[in-house]
Amino acid sequence: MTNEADAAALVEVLTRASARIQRALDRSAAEHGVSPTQARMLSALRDGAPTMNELAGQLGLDKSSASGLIDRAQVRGLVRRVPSQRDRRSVRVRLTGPGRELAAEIDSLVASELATMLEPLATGQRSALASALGQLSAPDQSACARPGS
Amino acid sequence: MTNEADAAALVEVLTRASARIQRALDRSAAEHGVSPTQARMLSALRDGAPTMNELAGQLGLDKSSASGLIDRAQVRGLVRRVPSQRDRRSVRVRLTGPGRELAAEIDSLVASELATMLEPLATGQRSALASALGQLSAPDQSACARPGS
DNA sequence: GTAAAATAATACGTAACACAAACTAATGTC
DNA sequence: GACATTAGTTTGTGTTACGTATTATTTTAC
Repeated sequence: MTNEADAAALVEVLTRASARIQRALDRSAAEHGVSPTQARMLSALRDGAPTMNELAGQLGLDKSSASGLIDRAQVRGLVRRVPSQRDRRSVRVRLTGPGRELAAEIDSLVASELATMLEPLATGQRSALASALGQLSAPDQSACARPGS
Repeated sequence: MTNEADAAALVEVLTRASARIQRALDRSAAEHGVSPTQARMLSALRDGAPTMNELAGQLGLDKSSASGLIDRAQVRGLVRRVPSQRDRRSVRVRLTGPGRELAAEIDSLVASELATMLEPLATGQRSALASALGQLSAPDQSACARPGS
């Protein structure tokens, strides 16, 4: 009977929690002087050196957007464009030393912010949360086509 | 046990879920031809006719950002600026008929997208999820009231 | 082997959004 | 009435995002 109300409440709490997490991410990025998108990009680059195309796909951006994004990061010395020998049209984006360091710092700050947020939860609730969220179905399984190349 | 690993996994799953929810919100907004911020604003206006200042606070925006936001929405006929008689400096922002309709549609689409996302969860898991997320503490209930500059 | 199509990345133009600072107008206070 | 305060807008800068066009390099077709 309360199904309706429960569903609405769940939507409410989900969007609210999502917004809170998003704010934590934004804050962590801002704390280190980069934009949210920059932070997302840095984090994505931590494991791999994708091409512009792959990076854009990974971040859900247009190629032109990614281009500008990398431009700005490069000016700051956070990333490097490494021309690919296999395909001379192609460029691989890599974190520089400072870039890698910054990425690690931001990720760690995010983790600590979220940890603070999770403090009021009991251990059982945490695992229930993890289990529930982990089960949320993947909408775009094909999207993350392993670059392989 | 494996507290460390569990914590890391939880951070991971939280950020991922948050991103998914955010994408659902963005998609729902885009589907109806408005930006995510516009959608958030429309939804916020569904219950009340706040002043610009209040609205800005509610959305976590600067006054100037809210001003432009409302400008654009007004051009589209989604909201109206109603001058306050009590305080002639003040303006109340109200949804128009079409604006209210659009807000309802977007909210309903969001609900349905999230419902789809939650489908794989058992009833018990849903309530556990709601309970856990609901407990995440609200950091900004009264914390940062007015930037005020 | 060369011409045509496809691909990777960039350049350019446009627009939404966000912020800060300066400005206007109306309230309040003394 | 002078003066600070408040509400909102305006102006300027920067980031991000998109679409389109362009350039350079494959890849394919003939």
